[in-house]
Amino acid sequence: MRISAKAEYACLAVIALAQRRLENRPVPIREIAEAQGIPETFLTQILLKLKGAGLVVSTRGSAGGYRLAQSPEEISLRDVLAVVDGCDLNARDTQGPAGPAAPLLAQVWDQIRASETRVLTKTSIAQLADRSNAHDWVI
Amino acid sequence: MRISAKAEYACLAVIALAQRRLENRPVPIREIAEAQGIPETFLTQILLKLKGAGLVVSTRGSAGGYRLAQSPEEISLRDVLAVVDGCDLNARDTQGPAGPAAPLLAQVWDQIRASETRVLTKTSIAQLADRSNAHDWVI
DNA sequence: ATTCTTCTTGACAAACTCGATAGGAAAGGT
DNA sequence: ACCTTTCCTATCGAGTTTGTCAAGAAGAAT
Repeated sequence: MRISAKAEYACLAVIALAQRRLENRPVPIREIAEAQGIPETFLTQILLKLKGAGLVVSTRGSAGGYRLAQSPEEISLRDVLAVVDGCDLNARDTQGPAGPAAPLLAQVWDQIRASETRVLTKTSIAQLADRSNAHDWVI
Repeated sequence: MRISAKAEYACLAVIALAQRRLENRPVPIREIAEAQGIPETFLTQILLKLKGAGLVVSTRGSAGGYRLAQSPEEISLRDVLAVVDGCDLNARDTQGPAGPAAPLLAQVWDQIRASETRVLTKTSIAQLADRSNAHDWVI
C-alpha cells in the first residue's frame, strides 16, 4: 500500500552503483548519497543490509566504497526490496484478526501482492540504469 | 507495499455491517469488534472516521449502533481504504529525493499503484459479504 | 427523573520508522 | 610510523502507528 523511504533509497543506491559500474572502482557512500539526494547516515545503514544480503560488496580504506556483487541484469527491484523490507514481501502475516471475514480480505491482499510482485520481478536494475542514462543523454 | 492494521479493521467492520443489513437495526461497536476480533477501543476511532466520511451512520442510545449509509454494492474496498489511509492512495508524494533516478522509480511505483487501485475498485463490499456468507453456509 | 446503553472525545503509552551523532576498525598514501 | 579516508556499529531522538483508558454527552426504557 505504501512504499517506505528506506525501500526507495535502497533502489536508488543500487541503480547508482549500476550506472558507475564501467568505471570499475568502488563508489563511496557520500558520492551515492549526494548524487541521489539521500541522507548519508541513513544510506550507511541501508548499504550494510544490502551487503549482508550479498547484493553489494564493500572495500575499506582510502579508495574504498561499494560495488555491485552481481551484474545489474540479474538484480530485480524485488530482490532489493526483499532485503530492506525484511523478506515479508509475499509472506503474508498469518497472525490476522482471525475473524470470519479476514480470510476473504487476505485473499484480496494476496491478489494485490501478486500483481505487485509481477511488476517488481520483471523490472531489472539494468533496465532502470539504462533508462536513466538515456534520459541524461537527451538533456 | 504494506497494508496497515487500521485499513484491515475498517474493511472488516464495513463487511460486518453489510452482512447484518437485513436485520435492519444498528449494530453496536462491541458486537462488530467481538465478531471480527478487532480491539474494541481502536475500532471506535476507525468507525468515527468512516462516519465522518459518510460511509456509515450512527444512532446513539440504548438500541444504538452503526449501519451502512449506502448499499454494499456501491461501496468498494478502495472507498474504505481512502478514508483510513488519509486519501493518499494514488496521490503520490511529489516530495521524493529528487535524484536523477528518482523519476524512473516513481514511474514503477505508479504502475504498481495503478494495478492496486484496479483490484480495489472492482472489489465491492457486497461481493466480500456474500462470499463470507456462502462460506459460512458450507460449514 | 433516573438509569442504562451506546456513542464521542481527549489524553496517554508502547512500538516502529526515519534519520543524526559519535566513536571505532581497516586499509591506503606519505 | 603517521594520518587520512572510508566502512562499521551502537545509541539516541523526533514523529508516526497502534492501541488503551477514562470521563463525558445523547438518547431509550423503566
